[in-house]
Amino acid sequence: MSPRVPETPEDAAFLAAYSPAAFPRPSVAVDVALVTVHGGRLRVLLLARSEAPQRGRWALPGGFVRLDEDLDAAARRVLSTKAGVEGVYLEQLYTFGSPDRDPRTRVISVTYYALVDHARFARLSATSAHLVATLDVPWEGEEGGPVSARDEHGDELALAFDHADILGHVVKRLRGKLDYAALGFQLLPPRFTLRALQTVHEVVLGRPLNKDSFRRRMLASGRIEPTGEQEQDVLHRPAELFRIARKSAV
Amino acid sequence: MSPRVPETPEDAAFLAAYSPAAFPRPSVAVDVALVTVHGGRLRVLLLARSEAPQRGRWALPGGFVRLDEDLDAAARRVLSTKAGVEGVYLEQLYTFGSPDRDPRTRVISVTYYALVDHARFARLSATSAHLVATLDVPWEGEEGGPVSARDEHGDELALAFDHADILGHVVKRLRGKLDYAALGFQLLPPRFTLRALQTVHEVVLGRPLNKDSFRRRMLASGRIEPTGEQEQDVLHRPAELFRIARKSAV
DNA sequence: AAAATAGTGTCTATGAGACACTATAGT
DNA sequence: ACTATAGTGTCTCATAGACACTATTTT
Repeated sequence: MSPRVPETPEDAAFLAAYSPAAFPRPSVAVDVALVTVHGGRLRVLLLARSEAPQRGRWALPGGFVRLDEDLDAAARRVLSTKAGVEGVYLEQLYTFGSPDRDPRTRVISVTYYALVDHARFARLSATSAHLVATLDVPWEGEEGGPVSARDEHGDELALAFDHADILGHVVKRLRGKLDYAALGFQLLPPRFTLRALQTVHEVVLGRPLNKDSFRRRMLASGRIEPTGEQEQDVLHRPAELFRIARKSAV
Repeated sequence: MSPRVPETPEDAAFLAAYSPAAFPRPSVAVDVALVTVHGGRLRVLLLARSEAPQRGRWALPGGFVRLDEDLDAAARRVLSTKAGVEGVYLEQLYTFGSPDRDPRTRVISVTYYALVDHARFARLSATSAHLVATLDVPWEGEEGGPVSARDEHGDELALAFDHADILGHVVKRLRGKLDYAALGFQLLPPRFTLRALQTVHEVVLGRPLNKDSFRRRMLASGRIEPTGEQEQDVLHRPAELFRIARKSAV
């Protein structure tokens, strides 16, 4: 990004006299959808709200942005403190600011999505305040719209605020970017088979893909490279393990 | 979007006791890039800052979001009051929130881009505080990065704050969405020739396109339809005029 | 040997690019 | 008639999908 523009003497004088309390201000929060793929379904981490408003409803991990904190940093702080994950793929999604989206006061939410291998969720599942919900997408392609979240019994969960809309945007963005960005691998462990990668793509896109064409596209993309190793403990011929290419080929 | 979630009695009690001044809050602004294509170049409306900080530098039209105002509404208000345009294509782009991006105080900017036919700029050009700058994109494809703005003599303009970054994001988004969204027409008058549409695409993408393939793709897309009319006052065979399709074909 | 999935070779359908040609306006 | 651009028909090439086949592991 651009360096901070140097202040002029006039700016310095202006700033000395400036009072930041002159205008009413909204609250600004970040909300993060921590997404993975497991068991042929899209999954997202939800937290039960322990305080009013909307106590008991399920919400994305979120928090208010601190005054001296970058937006991305706020999202990573939320991921670290509320979901216990660090160093994951993270991208800004959209900013939601309808005046009545939060009953407390005006809260503008800068939303993010983060992608992880399902194994990262394992340590969380013990807590009752956490839930790894299944996403149910009621539309095809990149049509968009709210999505619903279900628990392990298939019962629909009551989501807080506009979080069903936010999750709809997450799925739409994932479907749109999957084919021309390095997203799919982020949902898998460091070493993965082509079949596993194809399953991830199929779950995200919500439709089956052609095996031959998928293999060709992935190998030709230069985004992954073979490791020479093979998967272990499978009931059939083991597939070769791939990893993210160190340097993306041109 | 989702309807507002009904308040529970507990929520009502919580809200009666809630003090919105408990946490320090950043300022939230919208900045809008009003973009068109003219003379084979991308153009954007800039305003000279009349007040400190950074007085005299060129900035995107912007303003602070009011407490009861939706983000999109704030962007439309800025377009109306500072650029004199209404009813144009408008889309949220990205939210910039680096803590030091504005020297006054913490200002988080939700940025938008708007697309217009160049004729909409005609009435503005008289004012010295307005300037329709030419964008100079120093990268290819969707690589991204800041872009520079130049005046009619080709001299580079000093942009305020991080607006060179914002404009870079605008160009990147336009290039990414042009092929599978109804964007190109928004930069043209209501009736346009296929050649004019191709020129718009070429200017946005920064590279020449194949004429035959472009015609086929556009006609097959179902996004435009022929009017039966022809262009007037040209020195050669007149081309047919097209318009945006009333109902997008499946 | 049987079962199951990995991985390869080849044919076909589709769409983009290239190119040649015809059509129609103004001068 | 000449010039310039609009618009069409056809060939080629690249890529996705379909399908058949071979390969390699466990039981």
